[in-house]
Amino acid sequence: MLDKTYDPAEIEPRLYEGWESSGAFAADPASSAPPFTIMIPPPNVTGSLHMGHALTFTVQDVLIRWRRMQGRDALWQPGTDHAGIATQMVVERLLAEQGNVDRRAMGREAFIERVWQWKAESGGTITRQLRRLGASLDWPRERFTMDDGLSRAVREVFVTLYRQGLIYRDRRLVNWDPKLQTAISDLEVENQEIRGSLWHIRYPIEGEPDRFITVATTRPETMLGDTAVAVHPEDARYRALVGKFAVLPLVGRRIPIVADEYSDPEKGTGAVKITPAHDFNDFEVGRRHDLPMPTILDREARVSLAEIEDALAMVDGVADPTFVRSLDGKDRYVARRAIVAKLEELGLLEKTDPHTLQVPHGDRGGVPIEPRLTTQWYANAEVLAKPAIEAVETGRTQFVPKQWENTFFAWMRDIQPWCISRQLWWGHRIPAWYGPDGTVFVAHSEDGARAQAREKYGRDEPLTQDEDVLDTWFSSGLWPFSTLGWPEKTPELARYYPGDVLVTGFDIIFFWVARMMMQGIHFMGDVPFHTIYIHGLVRDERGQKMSKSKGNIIDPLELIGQYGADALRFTICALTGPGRDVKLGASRVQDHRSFVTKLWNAARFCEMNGIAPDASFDPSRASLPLTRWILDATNTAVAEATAALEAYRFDEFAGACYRFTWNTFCDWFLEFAKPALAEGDTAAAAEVRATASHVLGVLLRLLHPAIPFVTEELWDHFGYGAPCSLIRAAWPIPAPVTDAAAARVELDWVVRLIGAVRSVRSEMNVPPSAMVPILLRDATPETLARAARWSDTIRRLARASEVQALAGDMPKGSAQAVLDEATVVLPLAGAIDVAAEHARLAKERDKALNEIGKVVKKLGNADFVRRAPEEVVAENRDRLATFQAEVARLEAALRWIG
RNA sequence: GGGCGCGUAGCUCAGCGGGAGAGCACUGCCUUGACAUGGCAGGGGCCACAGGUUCAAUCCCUGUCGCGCCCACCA
Repeated sequence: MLDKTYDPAEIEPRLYEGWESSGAFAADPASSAPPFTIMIPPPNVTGSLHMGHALTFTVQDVLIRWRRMQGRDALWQPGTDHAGIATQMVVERLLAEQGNVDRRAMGREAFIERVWQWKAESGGTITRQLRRLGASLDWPRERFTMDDGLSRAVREVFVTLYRQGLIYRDRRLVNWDPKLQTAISDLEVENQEIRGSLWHIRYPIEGEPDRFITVATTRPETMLGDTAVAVHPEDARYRALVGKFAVLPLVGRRIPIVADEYSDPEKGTGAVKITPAHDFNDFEVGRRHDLPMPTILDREARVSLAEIEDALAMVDGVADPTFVRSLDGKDRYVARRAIVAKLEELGLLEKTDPHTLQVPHGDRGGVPIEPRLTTQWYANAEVLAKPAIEAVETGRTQFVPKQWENTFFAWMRDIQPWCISRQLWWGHRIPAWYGPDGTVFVAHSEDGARAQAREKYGRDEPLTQDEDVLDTWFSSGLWPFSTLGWPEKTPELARYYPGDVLVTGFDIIFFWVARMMMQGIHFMGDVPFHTIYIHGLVRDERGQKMSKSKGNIIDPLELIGQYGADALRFTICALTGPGRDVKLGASRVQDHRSFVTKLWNAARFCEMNGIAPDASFDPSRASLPLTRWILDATNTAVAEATAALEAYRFDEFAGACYRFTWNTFCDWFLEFAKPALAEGDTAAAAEVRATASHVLGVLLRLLHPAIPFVTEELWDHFGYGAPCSLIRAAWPIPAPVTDAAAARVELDWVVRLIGAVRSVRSEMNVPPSAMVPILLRDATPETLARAARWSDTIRRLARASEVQALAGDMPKGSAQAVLDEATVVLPLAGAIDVAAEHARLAKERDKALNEIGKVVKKLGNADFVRRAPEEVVAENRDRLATFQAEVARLEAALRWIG
């Protein structure tokens, strides 16, 4: 016997173990079934499961379980990402906490060794947690972006792109994170609004005492690196100054006043200081005017004078070399305060206005980034992006929902060179070696590089490998094929690439999706997946983004512990509509847990009534209206649920299953079935029993992708198949039902009759204990026959003493309800409140009259009758007739009651 | 500055050209042998606002307001 309550804590881990150990998650490259592939977005190896993971992995698991049940050879490829910066930070923090020396003191090799050790000890957290969620990943295929095979793929890609001229070195400004001391990509920069100041600084004009050009800046400290002042060529205020020189205060550098369209007369003073090595725009201006580009901040954003030494006191007057030298080694903000104070002292600070500005911050380190002039490795993203754009334009890869295409296009069409080198230790070391003269040798291995060097130099020369590692996204961009063994030609690669669906959040469309598209097409000659399903973000119950600082983080594992994984998964499905964020709190999960409970109890009821799987049952041979009706409704539910999954409508999938299970199967079918089930051994009882069993089996299969645990437990318990076999059971398909339409009409009438009677009773405050006769007035013989057929059921569910035609006069004190052609009369033996009954009937009548008014108006409109489609007009005529008949009967009822 | 999304019942949302829906919450009744994590019944909505298209608009178009997000180098 099933326990009275469902206990997920006991059942879930046991079933997961059963599935996993029996190989139920395994793809089969030798299979003849068509493959269905989802590549997991590899979570950071440092990660632990958060609600965002729970959402994305539930969606993926629903899809993979569904397709697996449909007979596809399903591969859900597992793995984790080495996550360069994040992991390095985690281990560095750990070293600090344990009082160890920092990584620089440790040395590169020892540090990396330590990270691997950390991974071995703690890197499995997320994969354990995925199991708790029920994720049916093909675990033996688990990969790591830094394992040998994937590292080989990375080198292969790097070398190939380099040889194709699509990877190159360049010296230009990058976003430099002074905390992490590495370059980061544009995407890793987050602008934060800061309330700062706009300082107006006077730059004296050379040789013209007491004449100044005033520049406005939000970053006065960078003036140390100024090498020009730019004004707009059309700006009349400054035209006379173009070609002259200003003297950079404090430093004493002689800097030209140049005309450049970049300068905006509307902004600031119209004259802008140009610091080519510390501002992206200024860099361009510097290039156009061939300006010096001295760097004045070091790797940690401290003032560094090395590159402006020669300019110090180039011109006398406002120079103060002593002061400037005192800034050497000072933090950028310390230097800022000192410089502002000094300028004020010198009378060169014209004014200071409050000013809000966007300050770029590194998304990992969290400190303001600095543009920094360095040599880095770049990938020519523009070339790689073109075929990826085309693939989406032509629909070879489609976004769901479609609107995300716009986001993708906007970024891809204006893509910038991708800086792929990082000044970190943890990651794929760039396979480039330098000779003594600085020549670069790019090769798969040091031996390869050495061979190249030998060829060039004619002898062995010492080579040093590039110190940098690759951007993490460089390797995760290869994920759809590197995990399948590329560059080897494996059976897996041939079979599972391209994959089917990528499921992810919009926040990594640029980071990851775009890169997989670019690299997948370039190296595999085909898109990595045909569909990109983009889901929303998980927010808290009030719609706030979850964050540590707000303290509104919800832990999915806690929810699983409390309500079970099924409850969480079903909640996620029900709330995941297209293009919507998911607002989720414990109470939502609690609500949906009751669905799991309901299913459990329905199954318990079935068990108590001897319902057991019957393989010989053939739905097409069902003979009773009741069984035909529920089988027909089951078909509808199957069709709805399947269509919803095909359309990635997880909310509709959950809704269709929910409504069918609760409102149709439990509320009506099982209630209708009770007498037959109690009956024992008649043929009818046997058919009802077999049908109930069949429908329950369909339900379990239908619900399995969303709530795999409870469904598998019930499946196994009833013996629909071998233990842990539901996961591989066939997805239901609609099966023909004889005379379904007639059964629908019949049962629909019964349902409506019971509903009408219940409604009247409730409104008339008839106690449930009172058994009231149901009398049908003006009913056709057909209706009366139907009433007789369902008499037992109606009496039980409407708490009636009898159901029959009204013979003779209507008893005094009757309540009435209109049902199709008949009027349902409930003789309440004077127990009814006449005024209340009158009011109730009048309300019903007014509702109908209101509808009549609307329809009459519509039909009275000649244009409507002429121009609307015929069936719409006909439908409205039908409705009019129906409402009119209803009003007539309600009027009669009202007359009778007085 | 550009772009996207959203404003429908108290809350969370579905519907998106012809009858305003669900879940939760709320109210009343019910411990009826699956389930009180339940059953039955009920109340509750100028579908943000203003124009337009249409025989017909919650739904399509335009604009306004409000909320959220993304992108952008602005001094």
